[in-house]
Amino acid sequence: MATTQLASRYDPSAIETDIYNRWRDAGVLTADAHSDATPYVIVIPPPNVTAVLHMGHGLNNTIQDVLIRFERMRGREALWLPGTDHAGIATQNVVERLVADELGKRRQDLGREQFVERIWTFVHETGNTILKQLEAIGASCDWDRTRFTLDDEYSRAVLKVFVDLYHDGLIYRGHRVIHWCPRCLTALSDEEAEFRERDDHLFHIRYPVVTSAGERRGGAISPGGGEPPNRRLVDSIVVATTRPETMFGDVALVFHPDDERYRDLRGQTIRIPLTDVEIPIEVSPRVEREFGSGMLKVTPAHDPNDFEIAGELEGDYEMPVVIDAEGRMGHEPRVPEELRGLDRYEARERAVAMLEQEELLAKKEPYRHAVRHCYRCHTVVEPRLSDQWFVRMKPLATPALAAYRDGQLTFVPERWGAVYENWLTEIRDWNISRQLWWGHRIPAWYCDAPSCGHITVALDPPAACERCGGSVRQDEDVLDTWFSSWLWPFATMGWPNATDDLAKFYPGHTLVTAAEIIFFWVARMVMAGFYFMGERPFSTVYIHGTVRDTLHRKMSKSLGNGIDPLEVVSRYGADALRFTVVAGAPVGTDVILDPNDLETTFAPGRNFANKVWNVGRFILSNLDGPVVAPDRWDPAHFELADRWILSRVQRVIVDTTEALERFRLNDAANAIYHFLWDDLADWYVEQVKPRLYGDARGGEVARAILRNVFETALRLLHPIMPFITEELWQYLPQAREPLLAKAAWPRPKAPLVDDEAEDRFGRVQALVAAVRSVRAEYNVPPGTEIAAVVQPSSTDALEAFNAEQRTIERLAKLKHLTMDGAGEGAGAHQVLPDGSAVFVPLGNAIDVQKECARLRTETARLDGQLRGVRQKLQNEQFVNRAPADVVQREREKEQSWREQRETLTAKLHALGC
RNA sequence: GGGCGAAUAGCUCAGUUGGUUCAGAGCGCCUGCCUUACAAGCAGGAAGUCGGGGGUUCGAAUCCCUCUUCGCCCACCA
Repeated sequence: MATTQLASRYDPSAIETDIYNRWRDAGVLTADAHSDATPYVIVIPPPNVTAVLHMGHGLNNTIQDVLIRFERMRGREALWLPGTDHAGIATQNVVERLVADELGKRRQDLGREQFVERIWTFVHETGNTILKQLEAIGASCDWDRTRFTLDDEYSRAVLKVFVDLYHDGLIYRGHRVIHWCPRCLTALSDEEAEFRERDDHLFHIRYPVVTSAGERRGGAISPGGGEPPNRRLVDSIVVATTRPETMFGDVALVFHPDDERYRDLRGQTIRIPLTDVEIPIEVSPRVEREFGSGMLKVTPAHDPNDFEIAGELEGDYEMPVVIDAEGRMGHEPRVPEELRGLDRYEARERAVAMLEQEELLAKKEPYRHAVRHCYRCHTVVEPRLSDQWFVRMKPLATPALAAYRDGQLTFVPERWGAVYENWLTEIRDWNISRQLWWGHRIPAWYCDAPSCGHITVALDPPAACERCGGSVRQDEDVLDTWFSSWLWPFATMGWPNATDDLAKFYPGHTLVTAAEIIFFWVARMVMAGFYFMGERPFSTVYIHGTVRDTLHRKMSKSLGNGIDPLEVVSRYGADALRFTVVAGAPVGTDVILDPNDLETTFAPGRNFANKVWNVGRFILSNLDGPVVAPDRWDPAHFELADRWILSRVQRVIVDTTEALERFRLNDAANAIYHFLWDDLADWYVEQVKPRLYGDARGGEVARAILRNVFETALRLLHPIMPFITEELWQYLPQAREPLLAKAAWPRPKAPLVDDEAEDRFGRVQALVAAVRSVRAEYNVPPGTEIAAVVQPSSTDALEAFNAEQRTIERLAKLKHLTMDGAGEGAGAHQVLPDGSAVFVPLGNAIDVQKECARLRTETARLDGQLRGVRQKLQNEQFVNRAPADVVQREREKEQSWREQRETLTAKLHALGC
């Protein structure tokens, strides 16, 4: 193929789709369960089936793809297993809105069957959107193995897990206060009910005191404590609450058993304000004496804590539910008529107004506190007494904890391990039933016979009650979405069948995700992995940061601060996107991107791609002549620059490999970036040009090295920028592997590491930079060739300058570089880091004052450095205690700076400063 | 209430085991260049008392304490 035809600007959109299809058609993406290669497995965190690609996915999946491509090139049987999650509440909400918009109907109007049918249509139409979008960023997933948590086979696994856990005694049906979303009309787990700060009020309400005979009780109620709330009124007790509307569900007031203020009140009766309901005063150690008046109202049906307290009180208490499923006041006789049917917040206002009127409101103060909200719709959760299914978590947590503690499971960065450990240690039972229609329906059947009441739990619907033979009806509820996600690492591979995939690809290796779902998903996968597979599902959990805007706010649809990855791909290319997020995502930190300035954010990545493109174009178009294979290279023909670049290559191979192994993707990106741009493009390619255009043998060597170095660079860059590297690979003559995606990862060749060459070429670079600096300072036009005289500080320096004299002259645009002594006449002076001195004769153009000033500045800087290093060397403590090599290095510095200082002094004299 | 993280150039951030080759990169800014791979480029340059204070050490951006400011997670004071 003719590289000369390649455009000078890299156009990603012209090639990306083709390249991707080529990978797919060549089977690059498909893992082989029967290969001999060691497996490497990542299971994707399955995006919600309704999701559209956002930057968080962009980051998450780019990281996974970099790791997968890296290990694939290293020869492992790499499987990246993709798929989607049915996302119960989220998806149901989306389609509910859709139905409302389309038909103006609620899901209840359609009925369960029809509504679920509608969701399936939606899923079939748009469910693979996000997976298709992942292709655009180059994700090399094994699409043949795409899974969905509601696939038949997968669903079967979910139900089996429920049945097994039930029969193992780890799933039970419980009656307790759970988190309820009055908007989604379902129960939520603790994790799904997230705390958010809210500005509310704390209401101090007077509960009228009633004697046991129904008479008012007189006299002081508290001998001491100096607490004002209850002192003034002897006929009422003040209670602080944020939720006055729940008082109709109160069953008692309680105070702390040691609270002297109320000691005499125990056993007395008070009346719920605005009602005739009388309730007792009791004690509970759970009461915080310092809070409010120290008297707590107990509302067992609408507060989990109160539920516990009521359970601990002597005697049986009813637990009246006064707020219905939709968050409205109930119609119980306990609820005042004027409040019945009102929304809980309206009811709160009305109740408070009524209390005021009755002079039963002692105080109302602003109050900021954390309240649980539905994680899907952000409605304030209503604690609610109901029957739900729970998983007993403690036994499952034990091996998951052990795995972390004995190092079988590690976190990157490590600190997240503590979060994981803490959660597992404090773990509580998991409410897994959801009052939704979209999801895995719970495989439990209730006997219709009231006298029997048996529950049959089975994988397949029973014909009749297994105890009494009577008719049964299935539980209406479905399972929490996460109850299917936690099986992802093995249910995707065909569990419970003993499949080849399970044999080959379980357990997996790396899990890449954000910290937010450590509890929801990561910890639970580990538990399920141990319980059902007997092994951890992965060995490393790599936790990456969150994508935020420049104000450090999380990118979100509602804030409108998101970035559309597809727009970035079309404007800057997938590789630019990938490079930007990888280079900007050091381990453990958030990724800050500017949604208002895509240019600033992504241009550097695009520019780098363009650089790769152009250096590639140049190199490829110069490979026409004969090329010597590496195994026939004769080092005798190498120039200094050749040895230098080959040594640099070995280092960048080591650096990149180590960085990727340690999940330091940003280090890998930077290492290869600087190698390609600085070492290869700016120096080696420039150095090599005369040989390419000139002498035959030199050209042959140069071409061989150029080809080899560039080929290695493409391999190293491929995991991060797969498209452009694959495209350029296609033009590489005689590539051993037809596709870079399946090519081998480079191994460093130790004999090519050449410290001397690196040292010497470094001196050459410094000399060129010094002359360039002089040119710039004196505005010498590029066309004007000047001469320079260098005074090498050592034989090493002399040999280096001699070896690359032609390079120095070319790159510094020198007519001639003289190698000996000091120059004559007026000119500019520079001293190199190694002590070598350069003189550039500039005749009249020179400004002696300026030169003197510059040399004095230099001298002063060196004096400062010398002072520091000498102080150190004179310090016995330092010389004695610091490691020998550190001291040695300081001595070398001192010598080098002293030499530079001497050279400068001589210059100053020569100029007559 | 408990825990964690961050603060380095105008901006976004590197800086792993303390050692003036670690005070850096990219962007932005200033100067000069359309030098036949690349103006999405080349060359040169200015710019930071490493959040404040204290300590450990021969030596601190790096370790310890403390304060300030942001951010996150967990949490049954209603």
